Amino acid sequence: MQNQQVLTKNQKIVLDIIEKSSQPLKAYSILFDVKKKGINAPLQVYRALDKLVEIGKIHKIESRNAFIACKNSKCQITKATVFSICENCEDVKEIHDHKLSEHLKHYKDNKGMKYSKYNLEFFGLCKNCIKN
Amino acid sequence: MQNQQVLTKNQKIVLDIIEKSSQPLKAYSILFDVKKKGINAPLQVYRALDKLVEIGKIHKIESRNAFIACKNSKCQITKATVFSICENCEDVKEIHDHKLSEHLKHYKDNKGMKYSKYNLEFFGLCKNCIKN
DNA sequence: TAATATTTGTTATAATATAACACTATGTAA
DNA sequence: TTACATAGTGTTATATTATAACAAATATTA
Repeated sequence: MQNQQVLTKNQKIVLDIIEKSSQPLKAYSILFDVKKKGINAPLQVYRALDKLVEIGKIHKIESRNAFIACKNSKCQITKATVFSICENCEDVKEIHDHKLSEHLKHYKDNKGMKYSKYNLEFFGLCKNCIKN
Repeated sequence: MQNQQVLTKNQKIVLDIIEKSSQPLKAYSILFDVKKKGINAPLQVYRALDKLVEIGKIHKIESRNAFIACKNSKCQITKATVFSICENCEDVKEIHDHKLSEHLKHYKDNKGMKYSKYNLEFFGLCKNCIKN
């Protein structure tokens, strides 16, 4: 299975930081955090991020230029991601909704295009931020 | 209606460039194009882009950091966008699919979040690129 | 062991985006 | 008409996000 492949040192360091965070992290904030572990340059971080995205261990939140760990241990859902984003507190959660996924997975347009993946981002206010 | 408001000079210049392009344009490529019209600085472009996005005249393709005109003249669909993106030729099209929109518009999670908008990007190969 | 591919470390730089500030235009209300 | 508020402008400087290029090290495979 693709995402069980062995990670290199830098990839492990970067993944570790992201997995410990409940919220998406930005590349340069990751860089700051891993400097004490011997990673000195942006490119070292970006290379690890690229690989981790590729194998589905993390996802990029495109609208935020940030990266979040994929909690779904058994999956390769690099290719089909859905997120909810609170525009007030910036809380981000990955959504796993079977019905929604099925709907999107089977979506066909009338242009003859062949889709291999999608990314959906919902924006709004989370429960907490509605109250306040 | 929000997007019938009068545009300023810079907003018109920027919108004009984007509307003339069938494909998404990047901010600095727009800047290059509008220099002959007296717009000299990135910020002038970004401010116009922000406003045009806000009133729904254009949309941002988040995964590409690029901007495309909204063809749907009567709409305010700033809040609900769906795109198809060919990963080979980078052709981008806005998708208007009633069934899909309805499905997404009414999507509710179980976290009590209140959604006000969404952005969905499909990736794959267009008809042309499949052939080649 | 050689050949190949992948990852690393490094420096430099490209590409994308915003802060801050003084000024100008436009609309609205007294 | 003046005063005020609001939005937009022009400008310089700078912040943030991301990649190019190259040499060295490591792992894989034949």
